[in-house]
Amino acid sequence: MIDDGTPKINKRQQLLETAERLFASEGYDAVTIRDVAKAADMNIAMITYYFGSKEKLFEEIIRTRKPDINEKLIALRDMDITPWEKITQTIDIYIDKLFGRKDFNQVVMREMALKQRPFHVSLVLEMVENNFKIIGDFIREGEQKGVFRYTDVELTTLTLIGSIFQMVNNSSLCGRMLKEEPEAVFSERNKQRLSVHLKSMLQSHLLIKQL
Amino acid sequence: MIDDGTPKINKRQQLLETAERLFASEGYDAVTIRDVAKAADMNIAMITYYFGSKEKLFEEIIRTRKPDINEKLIALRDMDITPWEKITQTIDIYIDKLFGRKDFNQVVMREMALKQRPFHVSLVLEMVENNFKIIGDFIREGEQKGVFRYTDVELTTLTLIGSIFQMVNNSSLCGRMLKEEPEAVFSERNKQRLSVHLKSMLQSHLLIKQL
DNA sequence: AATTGAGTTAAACATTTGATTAAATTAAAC
DNA sequence: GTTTAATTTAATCAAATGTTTAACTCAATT
Repeated sequence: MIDDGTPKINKRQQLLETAERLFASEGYDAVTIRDVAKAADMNIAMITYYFGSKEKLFEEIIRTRKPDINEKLIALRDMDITPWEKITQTIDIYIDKLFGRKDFNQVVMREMALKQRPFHVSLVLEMVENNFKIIGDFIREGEQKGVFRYTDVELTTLTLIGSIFQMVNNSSLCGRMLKEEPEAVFSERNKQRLSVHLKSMLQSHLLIKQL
Repeated sequence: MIDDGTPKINKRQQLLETAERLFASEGYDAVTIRDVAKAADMNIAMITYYFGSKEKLFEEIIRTRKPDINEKLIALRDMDITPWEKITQTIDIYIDKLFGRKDFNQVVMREMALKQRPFHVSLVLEMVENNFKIIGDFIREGEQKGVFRYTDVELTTLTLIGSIFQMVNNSSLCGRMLKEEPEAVFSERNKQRLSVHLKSMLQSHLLIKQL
């Protein structure tokens, strides 16, 4: 047996990772199972063998890679901290989760934008919608406690998440804007920079100045 | 000759519009030229006849539909108005152009996010990047004139445009957030609502209060 | 009336695609 | 060591896809 450095422990896992990466960079429809197999240095039939079909491979990627933002937000909701602290932590949770699984999120965001979505993508869409509702509740809590200005809650949420989505999803455009290599967009430095920016902006937008 | 209400003046134009709509809702790769031909009630060969290929049809959509945001921004740059007025007008220009050509922009945004882009998509990407630079200059002008706070210029631009992109690109998610039908997302009322929100948020973020 | 040429059609072509098969190889169990 | 099951391979299949072809229509021109 030839040991070429890449232990063959888990060909299934290799396929998942390769497919995720290719789907992210070229789009689900543009990637053939032959592309995936070739990039993973395996036979095409391995995909059918492990997953059944291309579609089920995609489904498996979503099932296993879906970030657990929802649980984090629910935990946050029940914590005894100020509404503003909930917002800042929400920002960090989103940045961390979306940057941490950037390939996956690029794939899902692209598929979410399509009209007729496969069932499993609809599930993610529902989760995202649910998360947005929770964030909206954070803002409303601040309004009711008299520490937040009254704003357009839904659109404030949209702006908050949309900025992060945009940076993850269109990294080549952002890379050019930030004068960095496309891959450097996802550096710790830029995660920090985005976090600081969003907190600063939402602070001016939401927080009522203490006189 | 049968006059069925749809004058056959311009089958070429019909193909362009049908293709744009289908590409927007299902994605370029997922749409076959048979789909386009069928939806436009024509023969497949008409696509080759008028455009040469599926790729060139796509190219033609971009060439003819590309919104002229760039010219508007350059005109704005040379106007004798305050930096804040430039920002508010920029917001309205973007909302108007992106909402006005939503199908087109959904297509282009999706293709822009891919790694290896066809040449004509790269051109759009460059135009977008150039527009972002101009908006950044508006903000810097405000900083230098002492009317804007010092902020993260690039990320402020990203947030501004990212919010609009997000609303156009993920209209089904936004529709559910705003409790409207997906198509109603693009109503005049919501354009207005987004405009008000962005101006309000950027005002708190950028403008130094007059004492 | 005959000719021309753009517009249009149905049929076919060569590839590509997702999926399958049956054999071969490897690993595990006994 | 033999048997058994899991993994991997090469070859093949039917359907789908972008493109081409050759014939046909029909209005405008001569």
